[in-house]
Amino acid sequence: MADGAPVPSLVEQVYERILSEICEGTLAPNARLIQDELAAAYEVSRQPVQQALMLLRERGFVADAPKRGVIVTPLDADVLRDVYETREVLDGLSCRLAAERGSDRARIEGPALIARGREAIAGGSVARQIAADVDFHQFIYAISGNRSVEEAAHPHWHFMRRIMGAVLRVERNISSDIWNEHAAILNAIIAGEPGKAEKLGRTHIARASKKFSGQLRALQEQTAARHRSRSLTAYPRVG
Amino acid sequence: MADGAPVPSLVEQVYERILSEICEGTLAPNARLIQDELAAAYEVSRQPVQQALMLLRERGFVADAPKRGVIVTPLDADVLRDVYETREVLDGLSCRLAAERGSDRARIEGPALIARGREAIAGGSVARQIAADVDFHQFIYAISGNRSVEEAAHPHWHFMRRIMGAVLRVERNISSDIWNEHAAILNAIIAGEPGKAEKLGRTHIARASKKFSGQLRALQEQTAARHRSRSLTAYPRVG
DNA sequence: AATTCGAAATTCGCATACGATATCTGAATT
DNA sequence: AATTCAGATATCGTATGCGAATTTCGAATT
Repeated sequence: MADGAPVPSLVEQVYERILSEICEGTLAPNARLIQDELAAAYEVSRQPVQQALMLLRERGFVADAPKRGVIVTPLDADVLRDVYETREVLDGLSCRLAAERGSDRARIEGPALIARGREAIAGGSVARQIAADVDFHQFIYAISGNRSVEEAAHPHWHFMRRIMGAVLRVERNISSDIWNEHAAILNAIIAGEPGKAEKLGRTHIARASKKFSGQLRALQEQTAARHRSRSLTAYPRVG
Repeated sequence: MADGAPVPSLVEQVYERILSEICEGTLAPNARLIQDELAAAYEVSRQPVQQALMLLRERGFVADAPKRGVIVTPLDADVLRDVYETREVLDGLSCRLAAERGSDRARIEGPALIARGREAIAGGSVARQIAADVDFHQFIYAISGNRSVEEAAHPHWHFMRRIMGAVLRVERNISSDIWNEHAAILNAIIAGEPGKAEKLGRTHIARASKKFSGQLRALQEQTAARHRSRSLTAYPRVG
């Protein structure tokens, strides 16, 4: 009776596939996406592709390039700053609420998430490290009991996946400090200390912001230089 | 060359029309929306209607009722609390940023917004009062210079429109305190006092939250009672 | 060699069509 | 009177088709 989504619609499948490719970097920034090509590649009609693209555009992953398809939006350091500013208050709120309302679930389910995060770093898989980080923060949204924060933060996460992916493709490893901070946050939540949890959450994000902003900026200067030297003009097409 | 949107697509037009009807209450909570009927009513094909409904669903204005169309999501007091909690931090942030980066625009464009708000109350038009309130807060998002806050808060605003509409259809007037608080916030922003602006912004939202939560709860008890006495079972259809 | 211009090719948005699945209705049965 | 069951109906998701607008590209011109 209560089937969440036993067979996700083609729209959702296509949406997820395109988004994954964007986050993984398979679809590079500024790459052109053509409905017909995507439809052929995924073996569906243009209809679900068009709808998926509309959702992606809605959330800022692609931008219109009229009569030339849509292009993957480039990662911009200013946008990153904005996103982190917003996440700072949103995650701060979710930590506070979690400490107020979600201590029990935090105690039961939290430690496993921390463990998985540390394993991911040890294992060295970029995808795992990203997934673990996303999962941890998503978990806090969930136990905060406020669907609205989760929704507000949701679009940011895909953006974060893109950023982390881009940086980690060069860095290979998230610093393990991250997981110490996560553990501290979790403890404050379990202890039921809203003020402390909020503060730790906010500083955690602020630190991450500094780290990633710096690395993204460095990364972009590199690639900008490379592009200049190659006199790259046209947009690459999706293969 | 840079045309924003000279001819909004049918999807957007349909989206706006449906959303307006939801916010105005023409489409009541739990009303069934059938693609065919909407298409006929708006004289377009089902295609743009389907896509508009997907966006509305995405943003929580309608919910799936498989094979029975979608229904307008009811306004729920708990959801309202969640939304206000989120808005409190989001609006607090935008006020702070506005004081840091947007004093100039605030000084130039702000007073007119306050004036329009007070006129709206004097004039007594519900729609105007809502629009003025939305405009004021949206203005702060804009001058905060952080697109991300604006995006995060965006879905909330339609929700607010629905709430304010429902309450004002009974109340007739927003309390004029609201606009005194708005004026105080604006002054802090113009004066370039981020801390004060943030604090005023947050308490403003907190107060509004209390006010509207109470009124919504009262309203819902009334209508619940009315419905009980009429033994309303089926969902109303869209006419 | 650079520029202009027009025809061909792209690409999209929207309409229409089809098939699958769930719901509804009403007659037959207990 | 309540229940069961099957056919009719409603509704959606996806595929395909069409027309309009824009870009692209190569040939003619300066």
